Amino acid sequence: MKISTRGRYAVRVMLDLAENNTGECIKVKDIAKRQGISEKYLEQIIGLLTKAGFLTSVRGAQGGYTLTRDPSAYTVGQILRLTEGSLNPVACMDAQPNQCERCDTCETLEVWQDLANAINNVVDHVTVADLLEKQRARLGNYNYSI
Amino acid sequence: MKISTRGRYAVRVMLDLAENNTGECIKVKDIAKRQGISEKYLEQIIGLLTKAGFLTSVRGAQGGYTLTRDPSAYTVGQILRLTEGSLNPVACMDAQPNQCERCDTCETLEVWQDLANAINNVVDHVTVADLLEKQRARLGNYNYSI
DNA sequence: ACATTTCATATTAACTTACTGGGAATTCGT
DNA sequence: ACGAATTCCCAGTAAGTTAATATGAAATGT
Repeated sequence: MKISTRGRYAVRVMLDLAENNTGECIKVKDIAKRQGISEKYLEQIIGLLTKAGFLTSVRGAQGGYTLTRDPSAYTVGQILRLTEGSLNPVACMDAQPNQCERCDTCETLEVWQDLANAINNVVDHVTVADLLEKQRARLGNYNYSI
Repeated sequence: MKISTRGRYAVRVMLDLAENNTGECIKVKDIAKRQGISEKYLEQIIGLLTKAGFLTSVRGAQGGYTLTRDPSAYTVGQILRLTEGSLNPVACMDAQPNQCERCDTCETLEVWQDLANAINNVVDHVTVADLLEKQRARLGNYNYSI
């Protein structure tokens, strides 16, 4: 019941790109440096995010990545499901309808469903923009000028 | 983010013992048969439950296991934490205080804390007695006589 | 004594995780 | 046209986990 580094790093990548967005491409090398994550491992994770359309890539020198959409358009749930796979706590819930031969009489399925709902309810209601906002609030970077 | 068979089987064992409680010892062999789980694997899981004091064992012929306490005294959370380890979605939350060097500025920690709370809130509020009750309700085994 | 049952430990095959490495393809600047 | 920078792609790998299986010792009722 742990989220792997792949999923955690993916969320941090998305937040890093949102935070450091200047309209220009951001290189893996820079993200890796800021986040303290190996470049090569990040490449793979960013590859997933790019393939899914979360990121837009530019190849070649001066290339890099940008968020495809606004930070508010990405939930933590979307990022985790992409990188971790389904967030259901038991595998039998992944197929629909449930193929488990015991599912009709399974006494514990309801607990797992409640658990899945609770998990989804958290991760699907936090966006990258929410994380960014909290980050900036803590850093006191808000611009309160009128 | 999956619960392993060890955790799921442990919950089923506890429910099986509650359901088939006659005051006498219940053998691994019988639980294994009812639940469709390998005896040898169950032995290990039951060993954990026994060592933790959840079950009381009687050795030798006609030996077996019984729940140490009333089914209402065991939550699913207790059973899962014993068999799965901590239910925290990220490892850095397992040590207190958090030892992660980034934890003071970690933008994502709050999400994981919310997630942990949501998970705990579900599993700590469902007891073996709750599962048993639902089981009996479905089977129509309630005794409504006055 | 014997059958039954728990208890303890070792082994194993398959899978997953968290990387590392090599190199091809693409693009910018000069 | 060339070289440096960068993404893209795929292969390999060491360590750990999962889900068992195997073997046999210890305890106990009959």
